[in-house]
Amino acid sequence: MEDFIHQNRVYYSPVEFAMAYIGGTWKIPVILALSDGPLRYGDLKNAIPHITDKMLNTQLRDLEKKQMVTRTIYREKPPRVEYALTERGIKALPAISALAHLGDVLITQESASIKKLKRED
Amino acid sequence: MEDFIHQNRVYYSPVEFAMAYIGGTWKIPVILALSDGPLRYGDLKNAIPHITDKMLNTQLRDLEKKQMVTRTIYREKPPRVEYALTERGIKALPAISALAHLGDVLITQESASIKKLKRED
DNA sequence: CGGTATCCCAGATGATACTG
DNA sequence: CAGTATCATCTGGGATACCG
Repeated sequence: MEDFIHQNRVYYSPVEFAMAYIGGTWKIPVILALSDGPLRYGDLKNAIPHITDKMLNTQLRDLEKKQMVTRTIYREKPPRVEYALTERGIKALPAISALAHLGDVLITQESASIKKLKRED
Repeated sequence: MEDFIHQNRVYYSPVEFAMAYIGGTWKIPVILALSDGPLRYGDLKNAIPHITDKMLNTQLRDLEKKQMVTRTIYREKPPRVEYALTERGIKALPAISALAHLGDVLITQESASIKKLKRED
């Protein structure tokens, strides 16, 4: 495996490169929330528990730059802003599913030491 | 999706839980290096470019605690320490492959703005 | 050979408040 | 409704040195 540089950052492997696109606490929840179709900012925020405006904005801008998500403004009254997955974003879904499956397996194996929480919405 | 707690940490999704097992810069390179069979510390270090002793140690201890990797001491002359994937570690390989595939796709798409590096070993 | 122990920083994330 | 701005904090990982 060769090292490579993209936008001033060094990567050591394809996995590391993939993680730049879907890594971090919030990118995957955002992508999953959009996997059933476009959503408005407010709906997105409601769909993702715990996320703050700052993190939602940061991640949406970042996902736009990475061409995983599009932002479309509809000039209505009141105006509407919709976010949707790009084809590239859709291509990330299988990897995310594989991670979710692994997570489920691990959760099952560790179930004895996991405590479930009621969410306070 | 319900929140849950494991070893004093809150998780919001199975994906996040999976990332606790294979996330970070070095866990995946370590797991991949062991995917063809057990290796000694020194071989592992040679197999993973750029990794420092500190990070290799930290990650190996962590992977042991998470039961992804076993550490076996052979009392020979000189003594030998071997690391190997557990069954749980092997179960992580498909998710890692999916990420590697996604990374390859993204690298191809971005190839115009990627500069390959010769590695200075 | 196969590790440990400190110290430290940058960047990711959180809290809180404000805006057109 | 759809964001921005500011400040505080937390943590992964690097540098460096030492140990049985």
